[in-house]
Amino acid sequence: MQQESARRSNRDRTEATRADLIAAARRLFTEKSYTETGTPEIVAAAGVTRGALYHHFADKQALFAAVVEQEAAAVAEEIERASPPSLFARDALIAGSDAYLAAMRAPGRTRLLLLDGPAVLGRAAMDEIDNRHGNRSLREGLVAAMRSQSMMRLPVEALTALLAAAFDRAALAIEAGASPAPYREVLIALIDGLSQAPHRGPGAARTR
Amino acid sequence: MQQESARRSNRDRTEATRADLIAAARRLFTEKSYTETGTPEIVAAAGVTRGALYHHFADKQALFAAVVEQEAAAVAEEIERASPPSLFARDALIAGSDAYLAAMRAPGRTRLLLLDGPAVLGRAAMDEIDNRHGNRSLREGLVAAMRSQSMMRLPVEALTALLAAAFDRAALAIEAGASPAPYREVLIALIDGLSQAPHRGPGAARTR
DNA sequence: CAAATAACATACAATCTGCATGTAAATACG
DNA sequence: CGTATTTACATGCAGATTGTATGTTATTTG
Repeated sequence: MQQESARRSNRDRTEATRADLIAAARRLFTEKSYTETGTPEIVAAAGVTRGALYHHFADKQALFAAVVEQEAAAVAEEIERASPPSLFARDALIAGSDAYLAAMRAPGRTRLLLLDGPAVLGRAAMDEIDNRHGNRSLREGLVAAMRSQSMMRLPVEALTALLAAAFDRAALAIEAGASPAPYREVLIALIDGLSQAPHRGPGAARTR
Repeated sequence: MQQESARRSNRDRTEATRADLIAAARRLFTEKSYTETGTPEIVAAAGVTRGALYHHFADKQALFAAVVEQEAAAVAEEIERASPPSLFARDALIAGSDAYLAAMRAPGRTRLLLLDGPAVLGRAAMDEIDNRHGNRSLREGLVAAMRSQSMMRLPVEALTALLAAAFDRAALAIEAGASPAPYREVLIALIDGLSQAPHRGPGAARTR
């Protein structure tokens, strides 16, 4: 028996402690809310002291940011994993929507990414995170659709943001217990509505 | 001069104190954030003590709810005031969107109604407030459009929620400094995309 | 192997929230 | 009209939380 658990390199120690902290915080932040979760509770769950926390993170908010970052990455990865090789642009978008809604059903994720995240870190910071992980595939899908001329040409940033907002709200509604079907139907209608077509006047006759 | 400020009825006292508290809280909650604003600061600005606050409101969150409620009502009223008598359903929707985006430019409103509100009170409570004030006109506009057959028939609740989410995100982006034009353009495209028309396949040829 | 540094643990100060208790003003009531 | 009761506050207190400062132990560097 050389040593029970000793002789760990500093890099290993840091990595392990940070991971423990983030994991414990993630659990508590998703079970309760950001403000309802105190740092004493977090460090107790992680098996360290508050000293460790404040050594590795500037403050509670920085720990929260790390959790959000990791969770956004997880969502993005789940979506990419579920994303089929390459369909028509429109079908790829819908597949992506479904994957996103499915990924957001992981317990507490909506609160973390859609409620507490924006409130605690600000919309700007969340946009930055989203653009780095999640929204990229959405924007690329939209650009592809426009290039294939199956979707009308629109400002990409704005379109991405607004569609993402609709997805987010759908995820929240579903999490709250709403049936997914109508939301899915509306999302598809919104996407299909953007398919290349000239505008018509308000009193458009029914075409069916 | 009968009395300097005395002999006020209890109803008047309550009304005045509550109003002072809500006004001070509104100012601070919009300047800073909900958590960054402490009750000592609020009561100091309102010229009362914390005893008064906790006499009139169950807790800090209840005061916040009152502020949000009042602010949502103000937004709804601004929209109705700007809403022209009766246009074609599609134009009424766009006028409503513009009015909403204009109303949300009041400083701090986005943080109050779109960031802190959902996080502090929960999405469910915010939906309840929105449905009581703001979203009503949107939903009615959508129903009207569907009835006039100028918009495809879709689940009303879901459509209202998702469009409202897009409006909200646009308001946030504009507040953050983005140019309104592209967001307005996309919102109009989303609305127009729902005009009555049969679905087309993915590879739809351009019809122009 | 000593010096410097990193990774924690512990103790402390400043706040903040909610409640309990106390007091003055208004209202109800006989 | 005078007293009992309720309302509208003010003050003080207890518990908890956050961030920091200080102390200690384990690594790494030279």
